[in-house]
Amino acid sequence: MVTIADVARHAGVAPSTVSYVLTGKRSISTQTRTKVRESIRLLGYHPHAGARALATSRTNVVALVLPLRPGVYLPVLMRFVTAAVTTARRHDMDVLLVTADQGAQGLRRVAGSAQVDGFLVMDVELDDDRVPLLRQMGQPSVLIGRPAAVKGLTCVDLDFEAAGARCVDHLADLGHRYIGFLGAPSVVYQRNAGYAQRTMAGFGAAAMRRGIASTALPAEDDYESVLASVRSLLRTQPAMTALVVHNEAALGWVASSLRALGRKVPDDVAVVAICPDELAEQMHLTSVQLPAEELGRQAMELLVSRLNGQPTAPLTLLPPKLSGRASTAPRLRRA
Amino acid sequence: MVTIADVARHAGVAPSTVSYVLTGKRSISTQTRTKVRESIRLLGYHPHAGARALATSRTNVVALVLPLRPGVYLPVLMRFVTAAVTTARRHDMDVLLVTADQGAQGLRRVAGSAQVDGFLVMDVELDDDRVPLLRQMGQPSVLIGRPAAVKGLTCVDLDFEAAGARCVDHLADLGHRYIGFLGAPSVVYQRNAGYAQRTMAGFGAAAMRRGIASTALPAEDDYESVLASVRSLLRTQPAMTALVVHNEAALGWVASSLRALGRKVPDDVAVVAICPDELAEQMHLTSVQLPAEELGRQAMELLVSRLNGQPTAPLTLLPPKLSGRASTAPRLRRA
DNA sequence: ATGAAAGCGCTAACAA
DNA sequence: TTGTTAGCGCTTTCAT
Repeated sequence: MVTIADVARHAGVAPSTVSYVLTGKRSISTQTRTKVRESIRLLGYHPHAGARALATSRTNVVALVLPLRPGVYLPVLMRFVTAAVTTARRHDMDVLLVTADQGAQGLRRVAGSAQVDGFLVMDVELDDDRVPLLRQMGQPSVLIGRPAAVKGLTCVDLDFEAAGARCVDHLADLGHRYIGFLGAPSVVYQRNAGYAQRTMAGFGAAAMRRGIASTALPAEDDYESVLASVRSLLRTQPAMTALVVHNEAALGWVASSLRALGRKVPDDVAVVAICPDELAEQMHLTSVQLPAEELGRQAMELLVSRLNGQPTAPLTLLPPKLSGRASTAPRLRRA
Repeated sequence: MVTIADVARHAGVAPSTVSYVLTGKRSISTQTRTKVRESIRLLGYHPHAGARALATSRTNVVALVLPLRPGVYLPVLMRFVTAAVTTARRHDMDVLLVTADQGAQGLRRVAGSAQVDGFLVMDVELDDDRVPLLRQMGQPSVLIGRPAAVKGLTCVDLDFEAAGARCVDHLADLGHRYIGFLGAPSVVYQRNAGYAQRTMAGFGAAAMRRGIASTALPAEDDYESVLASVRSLLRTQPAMTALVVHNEAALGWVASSLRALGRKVPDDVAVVAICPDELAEQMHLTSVQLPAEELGRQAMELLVSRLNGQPTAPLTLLPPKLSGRASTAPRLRRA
């Protein structure tokens, strides 16, 4: 193995000089620097990560904690991971893969043995047993999601409230005055899933602001339930000309339900979905997407900031982005 | 930070004794062992990974090199990763995530800085610029895929030849005597994709063994091409009653093409696919699957073996597994 | 069965 | 601008 001493000898300088050339932590004459660089190249020298970690208490590795269980929506996860890894590499960091099933204990182990400088934890739930641990741990962490209390943490998430509002604004701008909301299955609201509630809240508030009549209903995952919910919405609000859907599983049944009830999309009823972009694209739905890349990039940038001792906001909410597609059209005044 | 010295002091022993308790590399009296274990627990001691790596030249981390580009089939990838990580953890190893886009240079960096003990490289191509590097590197590696020459390597892959043969045998056992093969797009064969060629070779050889007439044709990804290929197969071999399809993209068009040509599945033409299990399940196709979990587990086990200095076969081929579904039925003798 | 001490390769005071 | 040197925390010979 090539060590820093070998390089130093080869270049005719002290080991510390080589180290300083590498880290740039003190000024070096151009002469020596090039000489050292040349020796490094010639000998194929790479600093020993373990030795460096021991000397600096810095590993330049972050843990990426992923929910690799069945059921996660993989296209989004993958784009997130790609963005996170790419961003990490841009800061000369590497990524240790930790699966969420290793639980809090896994985090403790990785942190305890000083394998990483910090944690990026995906898919944090409202009350997650890892949160207290992360809060008290020495290593900084960034959480994707929004636990009950964000104080003392660094969290990143989509601004679901704004997402709900964005849908309303889009539809209102197109002239719609009666809008329905098809939400997640009712159990989701029963267990206080934060994102679901906030989306609805944002939707409702925006409708009020715009003076628009809104009606909301949960929806289950099967065709019959979706049909029933849509029928119920139309019965409650016969003048309804637009629908916001925040339920990926129901999405596939919405158009057919509307058609079964004699409504065409988008001419009779416009539809806006809140869902991953792939789904919306595939179904030609105007949608507010989950900005996976942006989330991964931002989260990693925040983590790097914290690793450099910079303070960060406890909660960063990403603005929703709406992509217009075939399922929305301006409201036509009927003759 | 709690160090080994703290533990030693607390337990009233020498640091080396604590180390030996941890590694089990020499016999310790039960008394001391329990005493030390207690102190470790009490103080919440975790060995410093960097220090250990420095002293032993072992990191207990392996690099997992993944193709995170768009286009990879994610469900399979995820199951593979999950199995690999789980297996690594069972051997007390952690996993460093390296994206394939970092290329050979990324491997060199990670290996050079002694961040990992070995490499698990997914999606290795027939002539991959990382292969020569992996071959000459000090760290052991296991490749998923099958490069041109496997000498001096450890490779794991599905036995595509056997997979092709398995399809034939299944169909032959059901009484089919005229079988067609719908392969990948012709460009795939043009660029010598090993897996495609081997599947076809296995298919052809098995047909010969069983005294069965076989006809093969490539297929493009769109409906018209698939229809044309299927029509051509039927014209060449009008008595054809079964079809083996090795083309994920074409899969969706096969049944409709057959129907368009007046053939029902499975009564007129039985279909066997070689594809990920999710796809086959969803389309109710009898299929030979890509055993993702098995691949991930085996690959990691092999890597661990090599890390422990055990020799391994240069090439491990996993036996194909056929799942019977609705697309194949016994050949009915027509009146 | 246990202890003492010499490194592993690097960084960062401290000196010059 | 550069060199000298004392650790970082752990393992492992060498002693006992």
